[in-house]
Amino acid sequence: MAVQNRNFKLNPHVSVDCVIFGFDNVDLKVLLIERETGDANETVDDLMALPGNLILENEDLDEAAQRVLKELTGLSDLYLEQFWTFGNPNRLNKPEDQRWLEAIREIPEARVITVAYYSLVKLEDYSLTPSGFARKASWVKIKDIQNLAFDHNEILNKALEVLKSDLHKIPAGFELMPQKFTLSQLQLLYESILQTELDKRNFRRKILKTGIIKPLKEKQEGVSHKPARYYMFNKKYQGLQDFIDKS
Amino acid sequence: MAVQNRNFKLNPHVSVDCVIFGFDNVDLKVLLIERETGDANETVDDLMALPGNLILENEDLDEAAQRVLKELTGLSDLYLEQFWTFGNPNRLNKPEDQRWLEAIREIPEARVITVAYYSLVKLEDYSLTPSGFARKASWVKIKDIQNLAFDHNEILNKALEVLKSDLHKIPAGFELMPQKFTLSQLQLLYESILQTELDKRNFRRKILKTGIIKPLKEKQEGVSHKPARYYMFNKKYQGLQDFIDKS
DNA sequence: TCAAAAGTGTTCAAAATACACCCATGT
DNA sequence: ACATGGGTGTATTTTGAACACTTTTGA
Repeated sequence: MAVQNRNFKLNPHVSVDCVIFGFDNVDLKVLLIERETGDANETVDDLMALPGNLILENEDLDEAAQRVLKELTGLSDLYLEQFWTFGNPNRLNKPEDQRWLEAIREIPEARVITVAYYSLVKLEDYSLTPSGFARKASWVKIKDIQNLAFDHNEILNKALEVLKSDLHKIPAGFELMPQKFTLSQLQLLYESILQTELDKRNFRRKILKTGIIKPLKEKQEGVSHKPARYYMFNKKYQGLQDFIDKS
Repeated sequence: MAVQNRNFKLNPHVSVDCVIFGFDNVDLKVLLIERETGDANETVDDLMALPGNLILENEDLDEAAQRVLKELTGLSDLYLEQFWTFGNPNRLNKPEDQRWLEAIREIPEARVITVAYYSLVKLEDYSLTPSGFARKASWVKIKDIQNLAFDHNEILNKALEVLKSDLHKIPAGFELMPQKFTLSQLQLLYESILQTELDKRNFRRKILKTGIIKPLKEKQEGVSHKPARYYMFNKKYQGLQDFIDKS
C-alpha cells in the first residue's frame, strides 16, 4: 500500500510539457489548453498554455509526458520525443501564473523544472477531450500565438527550432499529414516548418525518390483547376521514431 | 538573509552531470571522478562517476553545471551544452550507489532527475584540482571505461552519440585540440569520435576549405620521418558555441 | 638505405540548384 | 476564354568518394 501510494504521489519539483504540432493543410498549429481556474464565476481571460503537469514520483519522464498529455487533452499513444529541459528559477514567477498555481498546486511556490517533449500529429485523426485543469484544448496557428503562460513561448520556440532541424532526418512530415494528400500540401507543410520557399520540381523529385510516399489512383474533385493526384505514406515506414532513433 | 539562505540551499530533486571530453592526440578521453566515501579508513574500490551534483534552489541549470564541475574538478568557464535529461525512477537504486548517497546526501532516498551537459576541452589547458566529494579526478580513455556509478554509462553513451552528430555542425574539434597541431592529429580526433576511418586527402581538403584552421610556419622537430606542418584554429572563430548556437 | 609518416590531384558519381512551359478543370 | 493550381525535364554546379605515389627526416 505504501508502494501504491508512491505510485500516485506527485513529484512537486519536476514537470513535463508537451508541444504537439498539427497541420490542417494550410497552417502549422500547436495544441494549447486554457487553464481551469477552479472558480467557475471568475471572468477568465487567462493565458493559454502548453499541456503539461508534474510527474508522478514513480514514473519515468516519457511515461509522464504520455499520461499528462492524455489527461489534459485526450491524446494518447503519440510518439513523444524529449528535446530540452527548462530550469530557470523564475520560470513560474509571473503573477498571473502564481495565482493559477495557488489554485491547483499543493506547493505553489515550489521551483519546478520542466522536461519538454514534442510530437507531430495528423489533425484529422484526433479529437480533443480536455479534462483535468484544462478547461479547453485547441489547435492554434503558430503565427497567431501571442503571450503564453510560464515560459511556454520559449519552449515553443525551441521546439520549432528542433523540429526544423529534425526535418532533415525525418524524410517527411508523416504524422502531420492526413491519410491522403497532394504533393503541394506536403510542400506547404515543409515550407511552414522550414520557413522558406521550396522549388516545386526539386521538392517533388526528392520526396518521390525516397520512396516513402506512393501515388494513389484517386485525384482531387471539384477544384477549378487541374485536379491533383493524391498520395499516401508507404505503410512500411511506421512513423517518426523510425527516423529519429537511428541517431 | 532568507534570500541568502535560499541561494545556498540545495534542491534535493534535481542534479546536473557533466560529460567532459578531452583528447591527448591519441585517445578520446572523458573526465571522471572517484567518489569520496567519507570514511578515510575504508578500503575503497568504488565506482567512478561523471562529475555531477544537486543544483541549488536559486540557480539556473547552466550555472549549476558550471559550478558543480568547478567544485569537483577545478575546471571553469567551459562551454557546456545541455544534451539530455535522465529521469528513470530507479536510476540511483544500485546498492553501492545508495550506500554512497547515504554518506553525503541529506535525503539519500530522494528521486533525482539529472540534466546532462557535455563539453570538449584541450587536455593541456587544464589541470585537475578535485575537491568536494571528489577524491580524485582523472581523464579516462573512452575505450577503457567499464562500469560507472548510477546511470552514468547510459549518460556517457548518449553524449557520445550527440557529440558524433554535432561534429557535422561543428567544423572541427576545436576545443579538443592543443594550440598547435598537425592535420593528422586532427584527423585522429575525428576518427575517434566518428568511429570510422577517413581518407587523408579528402579530410585535408575539406577541413582546409572551411578556412577555420590556418597553417603556421613551424613544423615538427625530432621526428624520424618527414616533419608535419603545424596548424592552429583561426581566431575569428571563438569556439563551440558559435556553431552549436546557429541552430 | 630503410622505416615511418607527410604531403599531394584527378576522376567519377551523386546530389543540389536553377529555371519555364503546357495541362486539366470550373466558372 | 480565362483563371487557377498541377504537373513535368534538362543543364549546371557542388559535393563526396575512391584511389597511389613521392618527400623528408632520424636511425
